[in-house]
Amino acid sequence: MADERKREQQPTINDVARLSGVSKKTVSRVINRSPLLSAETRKRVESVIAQLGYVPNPQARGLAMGRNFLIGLLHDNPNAQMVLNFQEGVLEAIRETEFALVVRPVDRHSPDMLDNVRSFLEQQRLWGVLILPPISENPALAQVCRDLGCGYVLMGSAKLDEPAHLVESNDREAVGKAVDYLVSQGHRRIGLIVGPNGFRSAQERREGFLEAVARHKLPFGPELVAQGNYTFDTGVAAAGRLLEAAPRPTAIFASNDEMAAGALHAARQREMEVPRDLSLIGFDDTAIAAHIWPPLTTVRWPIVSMARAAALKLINPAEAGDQPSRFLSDLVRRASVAPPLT
Amino acid sequence: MADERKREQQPTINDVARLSGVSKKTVSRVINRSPLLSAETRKRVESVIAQLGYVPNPQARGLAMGRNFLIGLLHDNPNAQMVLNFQEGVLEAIRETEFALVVRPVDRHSPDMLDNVRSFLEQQRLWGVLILPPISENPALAQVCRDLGCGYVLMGSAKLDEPAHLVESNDREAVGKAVDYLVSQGHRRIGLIVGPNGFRSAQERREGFLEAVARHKLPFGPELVAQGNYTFDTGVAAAGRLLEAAPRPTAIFASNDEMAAGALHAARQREMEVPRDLSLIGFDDTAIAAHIWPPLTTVRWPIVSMARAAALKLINPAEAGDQPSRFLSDLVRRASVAPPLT
DNA sequence: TGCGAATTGGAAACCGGTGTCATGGTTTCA
DNA sequence: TGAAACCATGACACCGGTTTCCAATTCGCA
Repeated sequence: MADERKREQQPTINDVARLSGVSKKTVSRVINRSPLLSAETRKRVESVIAQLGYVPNPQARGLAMGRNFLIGLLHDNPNAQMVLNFQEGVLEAIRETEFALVVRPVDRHSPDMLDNVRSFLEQQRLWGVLILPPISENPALAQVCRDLGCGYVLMGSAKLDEPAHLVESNDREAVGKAVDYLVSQGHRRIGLIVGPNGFRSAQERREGFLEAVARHKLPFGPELVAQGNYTFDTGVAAAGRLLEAAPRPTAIFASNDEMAAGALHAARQREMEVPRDLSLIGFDDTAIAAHIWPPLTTVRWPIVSMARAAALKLINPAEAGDQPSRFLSDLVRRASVAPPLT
Repeated sequence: MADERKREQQPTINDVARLSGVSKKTVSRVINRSPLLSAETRKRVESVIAQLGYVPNPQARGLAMGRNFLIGLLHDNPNAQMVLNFQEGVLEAIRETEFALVVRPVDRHSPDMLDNVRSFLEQQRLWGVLILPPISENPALAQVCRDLGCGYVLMGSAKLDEPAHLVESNDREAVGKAVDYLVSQGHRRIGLIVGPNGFRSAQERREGFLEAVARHKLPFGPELVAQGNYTFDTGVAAAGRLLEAAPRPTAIFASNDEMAAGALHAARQREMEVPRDLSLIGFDDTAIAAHIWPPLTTVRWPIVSMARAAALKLINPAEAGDQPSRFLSDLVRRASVAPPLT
């Protein structure tokens, strides 16, 4: 009646060393791809490793090397789909490595947010962290990482930090494309739902919109702008205000999909049909965009690729160099845009 | 010109021991709340710990104890919101502990899924894993955990495993409530969109539906059942089939929200209005339910509480006992149900 | 052929904790 | 009063790797 619950003993570096007739150190050299090692020894050790199914213990490695193989993901993101997509990209990048991903949501409105993050980093001694917007826009967070000697990469839309710590998307240009598309369909009066103040992404998207408006010499004024804070409800309210203007805008660009869905809702409350009476474009291409009716034309962030790039940058800063990684967003055309009635 | 990048040296157990004039072992006893320790010594050591801001190194602890303080989350869930809500619950449970959460998506259709999971567990030597549906319904996964001596808790809707490893929701009863509600509104011909074969949750929900149909003596037949696989598109197709029947059902219960959203889409394609021409109820109360038009009446899984319970069960199996944790779901009434036209 | 340099492998210390067992002091009970 | 039981505590090995330092071997070149 053996104790079956007991963890099956896994082979250690000592077993490998003994079976291949070399010292621990030599095995360690094989694992860490040390160049000063005869090809023959390496092959012999590798075959023993394969035969035993040996896997180095990350704990022991981490302890000895003074850091572990954990990458943290810090987020406070209202957009679940985006966070999950991001996770997917990171995991793709670290699949064949010894790294693992630790997620840590953060409450950006909490007064002790920084202390929380600090104690988390102190305790877990992570290799580094990936920080998603909007908290990536908080410079104090990056400072905490620097203080603690913890690696970090920020996701964002502008110059938040040194390029070595940045992966950015070109929201501004992408919004431009969206407006271009509306104009090509014949729209001239285009409303804008901006995101919350203090969000870099909101600012970038607004500027992209304004640049495009200027480029096309479209009519513009305060009655064509309303503010939301990236939630569905504020989207409803903001669109409501835009639709009271006379003449009404024939199209609305919302700074994210949730607010665009809210705008759709608001249009329905006024018995307007989308896209017949109003064209809509969102931003982010989250799941909701494809699943509402009509399916939403929106801007797709290449988030999975960005996540992959960010993870690689964190794991191997030297190789990634000091260049920020820039990614282009694309317009996804669905059914929420049509030419205006007139 | 000191090397400023260097990680600030954190105090170790040795520092604490030296400053409080006791041995490492005694400090260790304080950390682990060992009962055989004089109150006075404990107080002295604790004050030194506080003064130094000492935090035990989880790596070293993990190495010495043979397991680490990482909880894994295994999921292959099409429902991003649910996964994230689950994460939230887990994190709430482990906030004040030394544990951290590692997420690991899994591709349930991949042939080497089991090998992937196995090598992940072998490498990371997790304390334990939480497994979300639908993969929690794969008994081979639990077997891998047992083989490796890794703790695990399954989220599910039925007797998938011993109670000590289970946190369950009462889908069956919840579906009953949904049908009761439709009947109370006057519906008699109710269509069912079931989930994919082999999913315990799909089976539970179907059985709950059938029980309710029998209880209310509703008409029923194969023309009132269609199958989907929990995605939007299959929801569209399944609803399409149901709506071809004559007489048409006046209400449809879909086994998840995505398929319910698909059913809404299908109704629109047929120029039917919801809820005037067709009432709809979904399941899960994901974000999409509240954001489509009309907002969807659905069954809300208390997922955050369940996640919290699962995490506690994993961390402290002794305290949690052998009882499975059962949670009740609620019907969330929104605008997708109305009395039938007659 | 001889000598220093370069290559390769090993012994032992170390990372920061926990487990085992021994120690000395106090209390309990016969 | 002595033995036994029972604390609280400490010494030391150990977890499974990496690193430092040194020894042994091979190699190049005079």
